[in-house]
Amino acid sequence: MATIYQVSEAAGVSLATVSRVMNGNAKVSERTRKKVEDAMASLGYQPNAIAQSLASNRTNSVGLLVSELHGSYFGDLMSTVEHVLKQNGKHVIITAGHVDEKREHEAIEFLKSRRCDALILHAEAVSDDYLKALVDSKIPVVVINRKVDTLDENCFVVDNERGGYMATKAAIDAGHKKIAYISGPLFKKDASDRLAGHKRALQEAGLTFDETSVFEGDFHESSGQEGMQHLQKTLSDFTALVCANDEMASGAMTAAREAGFDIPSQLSIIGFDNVLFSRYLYPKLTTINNPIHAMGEMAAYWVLQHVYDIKSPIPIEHLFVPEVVNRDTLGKL
Amino acid sequence: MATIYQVSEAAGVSLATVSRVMNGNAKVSERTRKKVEDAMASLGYQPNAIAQSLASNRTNSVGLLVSELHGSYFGDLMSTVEHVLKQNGKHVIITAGHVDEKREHEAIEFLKSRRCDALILHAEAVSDDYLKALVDSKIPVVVINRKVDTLDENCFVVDNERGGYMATKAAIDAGHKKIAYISGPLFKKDASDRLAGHKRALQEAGLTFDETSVFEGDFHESSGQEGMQHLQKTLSDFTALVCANDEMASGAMTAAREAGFDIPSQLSIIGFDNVLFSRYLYPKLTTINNPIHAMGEMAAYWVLQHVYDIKSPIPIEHLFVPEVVNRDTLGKL
DNA sequence: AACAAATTTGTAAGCGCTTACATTGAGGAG
DNA sequence: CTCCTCAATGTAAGCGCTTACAAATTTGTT
Repeated sequence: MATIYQVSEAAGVSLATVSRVMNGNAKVSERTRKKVEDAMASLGYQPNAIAQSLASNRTNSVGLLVSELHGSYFGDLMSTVEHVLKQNGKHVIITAGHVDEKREHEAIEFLKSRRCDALILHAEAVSDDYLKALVDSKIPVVVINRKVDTLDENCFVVDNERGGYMATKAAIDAGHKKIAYISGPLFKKDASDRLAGHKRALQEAGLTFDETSVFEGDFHESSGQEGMQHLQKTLSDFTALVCANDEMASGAMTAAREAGFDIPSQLSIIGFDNVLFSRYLYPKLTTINNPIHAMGEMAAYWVLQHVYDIKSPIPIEHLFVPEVVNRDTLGKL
Repeated sequence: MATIYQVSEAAGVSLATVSRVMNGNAKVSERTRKKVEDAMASLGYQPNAIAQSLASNRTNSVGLLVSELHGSYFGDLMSTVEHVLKQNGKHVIITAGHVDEKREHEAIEFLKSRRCDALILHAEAVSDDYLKALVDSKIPVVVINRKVDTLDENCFVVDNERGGYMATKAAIDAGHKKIAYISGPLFKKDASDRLAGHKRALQEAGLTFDETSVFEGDFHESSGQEGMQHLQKTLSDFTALVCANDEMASGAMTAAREAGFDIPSQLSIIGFDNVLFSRYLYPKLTTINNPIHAMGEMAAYWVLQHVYDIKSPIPIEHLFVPEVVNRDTLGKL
C-alpha cells in the first residue's frame, strides 16, 4: 500500500504538496497538480483515512446509534441518514444499543473512541443526564425520537401524544364507541405519550376511559397477540382496537383472526409507525405515520450544517407531526 | 480529552507503561498497574482508537458491505455479524452498495481506506475479477451469497439450485401439476440457479417445462404483482406459483387476492428466503429458508479465526442447505 | 555479598498524514 | 537593475499511540 511519501517521491515534490492536491484546499500550480495526480494513479495510491484523521482531527464520519440493526423502523432510519450524509461525502458508522443501558453506553463510547465528528443517537436506555453530559462535552450530538429537557435544540421528535390522539380520533370518527388499546411499555416516553393521546381523544368525545380496556405490551408482535387474547376475555364487545405500534397490531390481527373475527367488519384495528411491512399485512393496516424518514433526514442535515458548515436545503425543524394512513383495517360503524 | 501522556504523568510512569496496562499484553507489576488504572479513572481517560490503529496497524474493526441498509434479509445479516463480532471485542463498520457497481466499489474502497482488518462482502455488482484482485491484495475478504470461481475458501453460499428444486418439489408433492414461476433477474446467479432447480424438479416429476410459465421479475414486491397479473392472462389454470423470493411472493398474493383467488385453496404460493415478514403475511407464507443467519455467523467466525486467531466454536463450512418452511400458502390438491 | 538471569520500566523511533512557518522564485514597480 | 510582493513549494513539528530495544530493578544462586 503506497504512502504519501512514495507519491511525493514519484512526483518529485514534497509531502506537503501531495497533501495539498489531495485536499484541494491550497493553491497548487496546474503542472505540479498533474504530476502528482499521475503519480497517484500509477501507484494506485489510496490515502490512509486513519492517518488523515489523526493528523487533522477530522474523521468525516458520523456515528449513528440505533436500537437494532434489523426491523423496518431502523432500516428506514439508517438508510435515510446514510443517504443524506454520503451525498455530502461523509460516512456513517452504525452501532446498535439493543435498548440496554450498558450496551448503549458502550456503543456511544465506541463511536467517541472512533472520533466521529458527530453523533446521531436513537438512544432509549441511557439517562437524560448522560445525554446532557454528552452534549456538554462538546461533541455535536443529535437525539432522535426522544425529548430531553434542556436539549431542545438537539432533539428531533414526533408528537406521539398527537399521534395517539389521531389514531383514536379516527376510530371515533368512524363511529366506534368502545375502543380497546394495546400500549407499549409505559416506562417508555413514546408509549405513555401515545396512550395519553388516546385518553384525550376519548375524553373529548365524551367517552369514558376504562383501565381494563388497555393492555400493556412490549412493542413486539407476540405481545399484540397476547393483548388481543387478554382483551377478548376481559372486555366485551369492543369494536375497535388501537395498537401503539404496527408489530403489535400485526400480532393482534393474527389473534383476532384465530378467534374468528373478520377485519374490519367485526373488529377494526389501527397501528402506529407505518413501517414498511404494514403494507404487506392483509388486510393492509390502517396506521399512523411516524415520519422517521423525515426525522432521519433532518438529523443528518442538522449535522451537515452545524458540524461541516454545509447549509441545509430545508429549514431545521424539531417537532414532527404524525398523520393517519388510511388503509383497510378501519371499518365504519 | 485526556491523552496517554497525561495519564502517564498523573501515574508517574512512562507512556509505554500506560500503553502496556491498556493492552494487557506485557507484564506490568500489580502496583504500577493499579497506579495507572487510578490515573485513567480519575482523568476519565479514553484511548484514541484512531491513534491506536495508526500505530498498531490494527483497527479491530471489520467492514461489512450489504446491498441495502433496510429490508429483513440485510437486517438479519447485519445483526448476526455484529453480534458475533462484538462478542469478541471487534467492531463492524457497515456500508451499503445499492447493487451498483460504482457504489459497491466506492463502499469497498471506503472500508479499505478505514483500514478494516477484514471485509465481509455481500457484493452483487462488482466483477469477479475485482473480488479476486481484492483477495490477492492481502486484505482478508469473505464473500456472502456469491460464488467466485477460484475463491471457494472465501465464499459462503446457499445452494440456490437445491432451494429452487425443493420449492417446486414441495408443490409437486402436494399434488400440483401446473406450476408457474416468478423468477428474479436472471443475470443474477442466485436467480438463475433457483430457476434451474425449478426446472430440475419439473423434469424429475415428468412434467414439461414451458417458457410461458415463467415471468422474470426483479426481486421486488411490485414485480410479484406484475408477474401474477401477467401469468394470469397468458397462462391458464396453474394451481401453484413458486416465487424466487418472499417480496415477490407477497406481491403475487396481493394480485391473486385482487383477482379473486383464495389462497391456498385456489392457488398455492411458495416464496424463498424466509425473511421476517413472511410470517406476518396472511396466510402465512410457505417458503424456503435461506440460512442468512447461519451464513453471517459463519462469515464472522471465519474472520475471527483467520484474522484474529480466535478459534471458531463451530467448524467452518462454505455451502449451506436451504429447507422448506411449511406454513399456510401451499395447499394439497 | 557478588553476580547472572529474569522481570519490570523507560527511551525513542516510527505509523501516514496535516499544517504553521520558512523558503524560493517570478513578476512588477521604481 | 534592485527591491518588494505574492504565489508556489518545501521543511519540520506534531496528532496519540505502539513497540523494539536499552536501562534499571528485582530475584535467585552460590
